[in-house]
Amino acid sequence: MKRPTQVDVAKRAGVSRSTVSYVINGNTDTMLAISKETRQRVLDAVAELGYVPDARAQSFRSGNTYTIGLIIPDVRNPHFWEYAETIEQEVRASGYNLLLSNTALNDNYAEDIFRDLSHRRIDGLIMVGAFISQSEEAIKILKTLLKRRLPIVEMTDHNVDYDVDLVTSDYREATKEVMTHLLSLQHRRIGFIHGAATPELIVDRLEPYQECLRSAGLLVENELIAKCGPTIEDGYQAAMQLLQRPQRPTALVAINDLLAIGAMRAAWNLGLNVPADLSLVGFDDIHMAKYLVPPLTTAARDTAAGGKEAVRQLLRRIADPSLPRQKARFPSRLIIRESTGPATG
Amino acid sequence: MKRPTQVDVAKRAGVSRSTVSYVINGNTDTMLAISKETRQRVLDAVAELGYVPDARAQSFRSGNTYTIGLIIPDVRNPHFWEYAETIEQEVRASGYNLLLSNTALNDNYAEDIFRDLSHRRIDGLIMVGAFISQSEEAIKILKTLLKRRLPIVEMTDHNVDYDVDLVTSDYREATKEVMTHLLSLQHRRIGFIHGAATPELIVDRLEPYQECLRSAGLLVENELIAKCGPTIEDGYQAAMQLLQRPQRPTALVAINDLLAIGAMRAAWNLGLNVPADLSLVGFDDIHMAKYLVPPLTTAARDTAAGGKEAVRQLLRRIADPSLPRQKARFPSRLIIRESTGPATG
DNA sequence: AATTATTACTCACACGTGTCAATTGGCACG
DNA sequence: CGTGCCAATTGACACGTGTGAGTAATAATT
Repeated sequence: MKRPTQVDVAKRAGVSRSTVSYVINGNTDTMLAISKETRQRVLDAVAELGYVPDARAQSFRSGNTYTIGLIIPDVRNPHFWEYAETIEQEVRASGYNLLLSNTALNDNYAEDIFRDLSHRRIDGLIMVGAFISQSEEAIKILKTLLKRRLPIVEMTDHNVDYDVDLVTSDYREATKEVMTHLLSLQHRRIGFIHGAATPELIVDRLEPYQECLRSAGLLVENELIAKCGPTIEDGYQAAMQLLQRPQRPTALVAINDLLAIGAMRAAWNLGLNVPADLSLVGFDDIHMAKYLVPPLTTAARDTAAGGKEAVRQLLRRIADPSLPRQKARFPSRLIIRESTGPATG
Repeated sequence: MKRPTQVDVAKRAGVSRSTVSYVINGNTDTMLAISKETRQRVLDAVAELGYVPDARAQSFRSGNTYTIGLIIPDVRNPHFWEYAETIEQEVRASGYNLLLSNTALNDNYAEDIFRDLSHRRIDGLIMVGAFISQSEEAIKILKTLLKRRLPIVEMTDHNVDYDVDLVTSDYREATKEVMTHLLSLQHRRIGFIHGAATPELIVDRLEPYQECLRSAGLLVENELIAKCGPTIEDGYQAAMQLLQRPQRPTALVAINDLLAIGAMRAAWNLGLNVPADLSLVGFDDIHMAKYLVPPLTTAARDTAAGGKEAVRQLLRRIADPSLPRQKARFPSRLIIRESTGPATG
């Protein structure tokens, strides 16, 4: 029971294969005349045999795969699924499919994925997060892809420049808002949980944190900055460490909501009430954030708008590769909920 | 700057295209002799031109796409991402790629996806959750796919039988454990939050819940069963509704952790302490569950083991389509954390 | 010296499709 | 009746690849 091809359909309808092809892609522009009866006979045969065109052959013939690749850095972080969700919908609405890959924050893996996408001749690529800059090899492959004129859109905050279309949504301003918020609540010892230290996170979140402390006349204490991995457990451990210091911080800023959840749990473990004893801030405003106990104060960017813009840019670039470079920037903002409050102690 | 093909490589290396092909797939089994020098010349040319084989042409020629499809019912639920994560890793380790689709719990969308997968000639399909049974059209397409001998593995708990390979992990026993646990804590009014009522959820969670109540000599009160959608907000709303009844339940069972998070937040909103005033149980043991405040009591199934088994079954089926039907069953178990405690009042 | 085996390659086909160019049958017009 | 034209259909090519069969030259065996 092999899959039927146009040949099978043609045989059944008693016409040539070309006729079948013309009936199926009944384009008005080619203006090819097909009689009503023949058309119907072919359509009947298609239905009877359950013929479905072979996308491989089509793309092979046309050059287009109608597939776009999406690379996200960490599946475990809901923030990136939110991107994936929007992007998948948008892309599908335009007749494309999504080939999703996650780099699992692992460089070797990233290279594999890159090579594989190249192998598959996707029509375009959206990369979320600055994972590229981590790997020499990945940068090399990226440059090859660019030379081959593969349309690429990058969604990130970093400032390294690969000459690709860009959707930026930096957290720089939001981080300043976060710090202003905490400082106005009289927090003076503010810890920083710094998971998966990619360059963008440094420029974007760590630096403004340090700057704000300094301009408030405070010291940047390195022992209040905990570097850790990307998982909730990492956030938990980092917070445990910070909160058990002799002079514990009264506020913690985690570079994403996932780590903040870990931190929240650490506080609970140590009998610290959030926000009475400890203020807590995350980033990304994942769906879950407002349902946490207490609801999490967090910096948000509009993933839906960003994802849509990325797809728009990509489709435009596919349609016209000679387009000048596209850039869009989405603001981020602080959402104050109930995990932050006045400093005590 | 077109992508180079084997012809380009051959021209550059001064050999025939076949030689290039043989060098590239240097199979030991075909035992075709190529001299060291020629091999090197070809490899050099490949490197210089940045040649990457065209997966479309390969699959077109070989018949295999080395792509397997994965359908999950709801991207917003981390539980399904955990499946996706394992399955992607396993599949990639065997040289396959994953084409991920989510049905967004929407029937029309499911049909589109199905049709598209059929169009793409994937080598195999893993379906998570019983979304199929919801749509007549989807069932029809599924049957066509089966006729075409597309290897399919279903991961679900439902008992409808489509004659596909099956990885089962029913929550029936775990649900009984949940109920036993709650009853032993003296809970007598136990609410049930019932999001996205697919058949499997009924057989799997609702029915055992009812049975346990009955065999404990308690009434099944329909006003303690809240049907709702799949989002956290839905769980929140459902819990708000249940907890504001005149005689509020002292325990809530939510059919997944996501809804339980919403319920937890509802309790907090109403000033109810978990677990002192209200016990709360979820299902799935998403990574986050143990980091919630308080850590969530939940029923777990081993997604990693299940995912691996699904991939194993699928690869076996691809290798030998005439294999007898495969079935595997993974137990589920209750994980008692701190969101459940003795009933009060 | 003639046959055979081995080594190092090359030729040619098939996979399924879209489309340009060519072909057929029918019909009107001169 | 021949010429031209339109409508309806078909033949043939190209896309890039893997591989079985074939070839030509050299080495080994009889």
